[in-house]
Amino acid sequence: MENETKKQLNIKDLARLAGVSTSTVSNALSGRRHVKPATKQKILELAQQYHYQPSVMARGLCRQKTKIIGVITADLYNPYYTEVIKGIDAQAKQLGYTIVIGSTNYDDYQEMEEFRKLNALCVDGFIIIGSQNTHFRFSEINSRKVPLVFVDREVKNHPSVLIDNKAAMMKAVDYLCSLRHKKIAYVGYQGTNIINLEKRLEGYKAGLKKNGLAFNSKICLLSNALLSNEFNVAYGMLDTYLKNNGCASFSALIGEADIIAFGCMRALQDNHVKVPGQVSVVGFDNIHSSKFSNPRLTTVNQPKKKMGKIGAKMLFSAIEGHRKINTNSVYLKTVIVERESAGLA
Amino acid sequence: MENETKKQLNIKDLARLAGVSTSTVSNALSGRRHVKPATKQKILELAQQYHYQPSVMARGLCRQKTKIIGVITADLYNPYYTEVIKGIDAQAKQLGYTIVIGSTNYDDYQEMEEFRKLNALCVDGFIIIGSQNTHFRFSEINSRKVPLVFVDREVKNHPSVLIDNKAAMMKAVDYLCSLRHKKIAYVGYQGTNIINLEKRLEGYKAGLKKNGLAFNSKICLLSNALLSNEFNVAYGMLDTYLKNNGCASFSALIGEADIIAFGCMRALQDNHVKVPGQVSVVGFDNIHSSKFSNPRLTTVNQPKKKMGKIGAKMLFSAIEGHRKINTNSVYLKTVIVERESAGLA
DNA sequence: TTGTAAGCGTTATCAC
DNA sequence: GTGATAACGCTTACAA
Repeated sequence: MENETKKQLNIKDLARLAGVSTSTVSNALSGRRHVKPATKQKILELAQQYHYQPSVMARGLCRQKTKIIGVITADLYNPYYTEVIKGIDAQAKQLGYTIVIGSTNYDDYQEMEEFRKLNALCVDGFIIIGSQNTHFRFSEINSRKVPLVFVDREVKNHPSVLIDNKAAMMKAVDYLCSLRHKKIAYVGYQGTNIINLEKRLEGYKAGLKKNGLAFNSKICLLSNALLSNEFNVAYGMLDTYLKNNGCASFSALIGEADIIAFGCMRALQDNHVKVPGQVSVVGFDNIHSSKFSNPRLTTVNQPKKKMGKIGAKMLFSAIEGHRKINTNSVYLKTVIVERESAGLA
Repeated sequence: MENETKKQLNIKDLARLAGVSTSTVSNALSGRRHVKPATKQKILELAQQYHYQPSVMARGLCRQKTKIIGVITADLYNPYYTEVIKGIDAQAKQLGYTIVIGSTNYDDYQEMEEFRKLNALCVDGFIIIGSQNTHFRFSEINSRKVPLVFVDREVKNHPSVLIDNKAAMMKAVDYLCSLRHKKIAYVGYQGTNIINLEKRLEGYKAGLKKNGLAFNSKICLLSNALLSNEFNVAYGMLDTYLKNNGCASFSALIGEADIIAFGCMRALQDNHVKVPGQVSVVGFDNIHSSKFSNPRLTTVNQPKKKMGKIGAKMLFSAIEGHRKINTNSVYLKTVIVERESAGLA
């Protein structure tokens, strides 16, 4: 039996087994320096046979590079973020990077702590996802000056990958107008300090104006509750509204996010208004479950996975120095996904 | 300005600043050895002021412990897994551990690779989530002999946290029977080698028998498609069935997982059968979106977050040696969450 | 083409 | 109470 209680072996052991020095092993494995084919072959075989894996710790320590990137996100359970992360992960795998995810529970303080922690891990760079409005400056605590890329968050002097929330929301209004809707309600949040949401609201108003429609604050339902449990918040607001006013004042409704749109659909349906028969609904984000809802949700797609991929690409090219990090942000295209929840007025 | 281009400083720098040796700094920070209060105070202040963070790499190298645990999961985007991970994460944060997640895309080979990679990172232990039926033995490649805990997966000689899938599914049948249903359909997968799913099917059959109902293969719809896109697979199977046979042959239906139940609800609704009016539907898992569906899904809850938490606790106590790792599995309770999709026959 | 040895930033052992 | 110093496992000059 060759494999009884073999302990983790290190480069020295391997060197001894191959009858060469550690530097030869190192070079054979990394290909940095030329090693006689026969020797190299032998080393590779031994490494294979014994499942040799160089210690990330030792290597990281001596090279000051780890092939690890830190990803910071507010919430591991939010499908929007996890889809972005999937994009990052796919790209990272391709280039042999490991990602480590820090989650902040939407909290600025925890965000900073996670940053510190991952920084101490000697990550080669960061991708920071999401649009919390933080008060501390990353550049101040980024003592190792590793590259930073933001996704879905705009930070001065840092590269980000974004969508144009305002324009995207305008498109949603345009779309509804093209379906001949004249009274379009809006359900969302205000005062969150989340710039993306503010931009969406702006887009709603701008879209109305562009299409010659007047803004009516009565049918613009905004909550300033904490950002969580959006489904119930949206449901509650709209349900109350419908009980008091019926649905005569609008023929279409935009949810600031898909979850909000779901809440609205349920409120509508529970108040016996047909979607899309009496009221059309459109959401924003195109999260997974909008394919499953009843009716399937028409929504504004954010290319989440692609955002992650592109963010990762930007980061990796900055890390590997192919080009100096570009502080320009990239904006990705959004598009309306027509499904079942919106129809002709 | 005190903070201009200060580079990352290390323990030596700090020692110099404090006028003491590195070992004193180390001891002051870790508290392992006693340090004169005044000195300690000074060191702590300096550390604070300069945002000193000990290098995880260096520490990991010399202690062979990293306070990092590896979490391996099939799919970062699957809400079932991410909820488990949230539980792990919460527990890890509390104990000062960092988690690093490896994703395998449901692939055995990738699972092994992730294990290797994280092992090279010198993680202190692993939590492996999900029920792929892998063919390699972890114990063989676990060269550093770190503790392993499985969640939602049974592995011989290793501790796991599980639910009793068979019993849980029986409960679902019981529940439907208590609603006086006599003809209960089942939609799921077969031949996946995923033991949990096989147990669920067993539970369905056992539940039928227990309630004096005959198993009818006509209304047990099983797919052997690849496990992905379950919504559409379920939708397709049931839609075809309904078009050919109508829905007279059953008054209730169990989806092997919530997503499957969603697919079934849509197929039912698109074929103009009312849920729960004509057919009651119950799912399994209680993922987030089952609260949002229309109708809201009645389903079997798995305590996912708790499973993660408990798995993490087991792992940490094994790591810290409070008790020898227990190879006994723990089974958590499942419960039916009554919502709207199931009613009296 | 290969080997030797210094160094990466910590902690642990042993002196003092 | 505190300070040298040798590990930890790797990479990389510098020699040979």
